[in-house]
Amino acid sequence: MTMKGLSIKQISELSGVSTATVSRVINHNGRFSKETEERVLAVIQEYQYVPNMVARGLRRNASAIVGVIVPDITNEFFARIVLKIQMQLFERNFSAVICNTNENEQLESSHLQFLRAQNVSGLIFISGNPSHVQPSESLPTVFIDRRPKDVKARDTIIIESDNVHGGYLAGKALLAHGARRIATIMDSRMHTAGQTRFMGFEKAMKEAHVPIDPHLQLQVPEIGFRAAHECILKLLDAGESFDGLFCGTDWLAMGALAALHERGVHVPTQVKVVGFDDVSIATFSSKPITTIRQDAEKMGEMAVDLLLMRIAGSKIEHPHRVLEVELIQRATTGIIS
Amino acid sequence: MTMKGLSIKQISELSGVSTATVSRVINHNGRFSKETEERVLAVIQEYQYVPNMVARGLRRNASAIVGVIVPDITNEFFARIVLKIQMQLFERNFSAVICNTNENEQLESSHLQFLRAQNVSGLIFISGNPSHVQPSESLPTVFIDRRPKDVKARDTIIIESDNVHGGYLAGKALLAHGARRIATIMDSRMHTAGQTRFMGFEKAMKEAHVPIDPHLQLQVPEIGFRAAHECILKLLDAGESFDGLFCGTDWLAMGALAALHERGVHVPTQVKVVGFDDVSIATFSSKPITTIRQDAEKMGEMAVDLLLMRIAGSKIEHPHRVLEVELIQRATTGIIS
DNA sequence: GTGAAAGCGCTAACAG
DNA sequence: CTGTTAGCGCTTTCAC
Repeated sequence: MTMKGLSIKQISELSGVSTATVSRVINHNGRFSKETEERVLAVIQEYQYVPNMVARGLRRNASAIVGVIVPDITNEFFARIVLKIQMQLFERNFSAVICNTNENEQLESSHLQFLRAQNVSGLIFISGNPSHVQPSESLPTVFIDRRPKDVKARDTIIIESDNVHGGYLAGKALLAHGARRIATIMDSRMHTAGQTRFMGFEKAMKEAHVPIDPHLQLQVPEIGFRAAHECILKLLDAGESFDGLFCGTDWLAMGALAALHERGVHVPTQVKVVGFDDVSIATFSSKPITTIRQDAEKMGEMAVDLLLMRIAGSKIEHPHRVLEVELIQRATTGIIS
Repeated sequence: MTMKGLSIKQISELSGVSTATVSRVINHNGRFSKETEERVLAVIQEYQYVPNMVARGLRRNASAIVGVIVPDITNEFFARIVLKIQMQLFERNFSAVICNTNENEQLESSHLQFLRAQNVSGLIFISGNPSHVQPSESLPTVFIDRRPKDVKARDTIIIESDNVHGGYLAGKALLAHGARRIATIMDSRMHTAGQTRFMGFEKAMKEAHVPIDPHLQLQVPEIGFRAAHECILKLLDAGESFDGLFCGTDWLAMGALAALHERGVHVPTQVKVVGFDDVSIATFSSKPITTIRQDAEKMGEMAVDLLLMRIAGSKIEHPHRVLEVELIQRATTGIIS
């Protein structure tokens, strides 16, 4: 049933040249006269011929496919990165095979094996575990917001937001709005990202000589809203008091806001809240969330650029890129006091 | 640099048989003795051999890749469908190439051409325009929430939610909570989905002999929140009054809620609101949204099942599947009066 | 400038 | 049961 497209052979016959010449014309490679080129191109145009990428992939031993490993595409922040990656690759005549891992290592290695079998020419890892990826993998790879187990290779491509600075900005903002007893809540799955954000936060506190109460530094193992909601409820019910809260994620902030609301704690008068990511919920929440914006699109774009450079074998100047983050002030911190 | 994996040839030499036999063992195809099988399998195991899918694809003229066309993966509802599709395909040793179209027809056809070149063995279209897809495309295809231009072929696979019933349930719910002057707001990009939802709504109104005021039936051209927000603000400021609102999307509902809030209209006392999709925002909004739940996961699962059946050439009993929807009562409608 | 021919890794006749 | 062989559609020497 599946209508077979024409092959290079038919095109060659139709235009009265050899397949080799057609190939040369298609790939702008080698010599051919202006005339033949035009003739061949005309036939290609007329018959809407599209070269079979599978065959080309086999011959060149390199498909135009890139594997993208992402924990959960349902997460808007990841989806934004993936979307950009996909668009960017498409522009360069590549395609992306997106693989969700659900944070499951086993699933991840199945995916990896699968991608290898598909002969992908590169890999992009988004977030997740500090990655057991074999450095011997030897496939061009870029890591977004994630590090390979040992970054011994000095030319490993890593793209990440300036999480330290993000944490710092969040801390400063909270302080500027008068908060002095500040809680933090991090998703433990954020690994290094979470840790570095906290480091920045710490730095802000130190600079201002504001103590950090260990009881107020929370970790949640689960995704976003529900975990934070529960956790903050518990904290409140335990009688802990605080006037500031830095959340590692906007969804964590949403959960926290709900919990605070339920216990009658007003935001921002009683507690100031800062999130992270600047996902759409941060804008559209009934109480818009002050947050640290990460540039997901830039991350995706840069990932593709660098990966394609590596695939092409070009030298990459700064393989470790750190992207700027930005404080977005909204309702959960209120007006500067 | 890229470490080449072994080929079937090496495996055949290593296990002292011909490549043909190795191939047979791998594919459980044809005859071979128990012993040879074990020997070959052992070698494969030892060397972690993974067959090159590109070569297989070329030979069999069928890759294990399915193309997925989706308007915007950043939309949670679509992301959920895509996620399920991807997982489901992976289990069956297929992979998905996801293509975002941004509702752009030209981009869509580029994608299509690209996918053809990749020799995908099937296509899944999610939502979007009533589709100019060539029926002559002749590639196994399933449509989710979308129809090809002419559904003349009686065996076209279409999967959709029972949008009529969804609209009906929404209308009934609004009525049950005492609403009598009910506005609707649909995303014009939802095309048939939006229209059918409205039809169901109409039916509910007719049954209850409640008139529908044309002034209150709104269409917005843009995505979700912002458009609805603006639109409802305008409606309110024009002095139109209503006590119920059916939104074609949860994000539309969010925008509407924000607008109502800004104008001091209380939900649900003054206006009852019902959304559609049951996306996470509906649960986690500070005012949880009553909505019509669509089963995104089921849609994805079913899409893969049917597509793979079609690819395999099996007969498909009911190619037009309509999935049940469910009313989820939450805060925006309040208690039944 | 162009063609003939080999071969990428795999599968599917066809022999034996 | 197993090996030999041809060929999927394309690119790429190597001749001419």
